[in-house]
Amino acid sequence: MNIGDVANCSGLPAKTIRYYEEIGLVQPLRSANGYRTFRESDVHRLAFLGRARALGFTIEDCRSLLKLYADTDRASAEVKQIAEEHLERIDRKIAELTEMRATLAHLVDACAGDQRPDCPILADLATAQEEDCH
Amino acid sequence: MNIGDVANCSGLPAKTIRYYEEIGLVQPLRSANGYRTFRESDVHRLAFLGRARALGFTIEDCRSLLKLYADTDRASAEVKQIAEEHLERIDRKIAELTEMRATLAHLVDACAGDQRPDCPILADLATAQEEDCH
DNA sequence: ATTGACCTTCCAGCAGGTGGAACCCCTATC
DNA sequence: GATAGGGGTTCCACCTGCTGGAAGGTCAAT
Repeated sequence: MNIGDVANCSGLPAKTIRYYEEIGLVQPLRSANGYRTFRESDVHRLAFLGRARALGFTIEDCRSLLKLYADTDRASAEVKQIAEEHLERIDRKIAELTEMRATLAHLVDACAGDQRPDCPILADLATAQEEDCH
Repeated sequence: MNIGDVANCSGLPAKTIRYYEEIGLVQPLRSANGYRTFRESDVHRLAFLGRARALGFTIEDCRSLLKLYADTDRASAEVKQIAEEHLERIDRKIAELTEMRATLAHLVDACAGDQRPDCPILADLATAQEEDCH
């Protein structure tokens, strides 16, 4: 299988697949003309990567997960730990965004959004935390 | 005011302040020895930036917001539009993360997390979307 | 004179790709 | 045989928003 076919069926852009090879996540063979040749196992790895990335795992997480996946003697605890840490990262991110959202929604709500210059959004950005410097 | 003082009272690292100067968000003066000298207005701009960044606005948003802030003839509608677009970005991001979270939490829940190799997390990553390539 | 805390510039790197240039390969068609 | 098209290849630069570090200048106090 050439890279274009793999891109088609894995959903990953060819560029990304090349990048994954570059950083050692997948090692396709090469045919005589220099083209990458992907085995079923390579395609499988790429599908795995696509799915893991879609769940937001970092590339390093993916690397660990692939290693564990290949190791049939792994303890599921190791996998679970990676997933749990990622879950916590996601929760922290959601909390952060939710807080931003609340503040921002409040400001947007207070802003008339007309031709007049008065704007609570700018006012807030300009005046918040003035206590730091006298 | 030197950069260290500004860093202290704005909460922004000195590195970040230099970076903001480099990309033209703030233009401190220079004293004879080459040190950056920040006026009250510069400090104010930096505080504005810190606050806007904390709300998740991009640097380009910040640039626009600062321009609008400086223009006393602005229409609040322009500000509101930037904020609303950002709010939508945040909402999309939250939705994305929430979906990830749900899937991941489900998988983590199903995983025993013990010494045995059986792992629903890996199983899911390995088998999802197999229909793309026969 | 020297120490230590400032400040300066410049260069490299992070994550995770993406875009583009310049070029090779393969098949089909005229 | 020339050419057009649709693959593929490499390499290099760029994106966001900083951050770290090296190498060096400055300033106040000892």
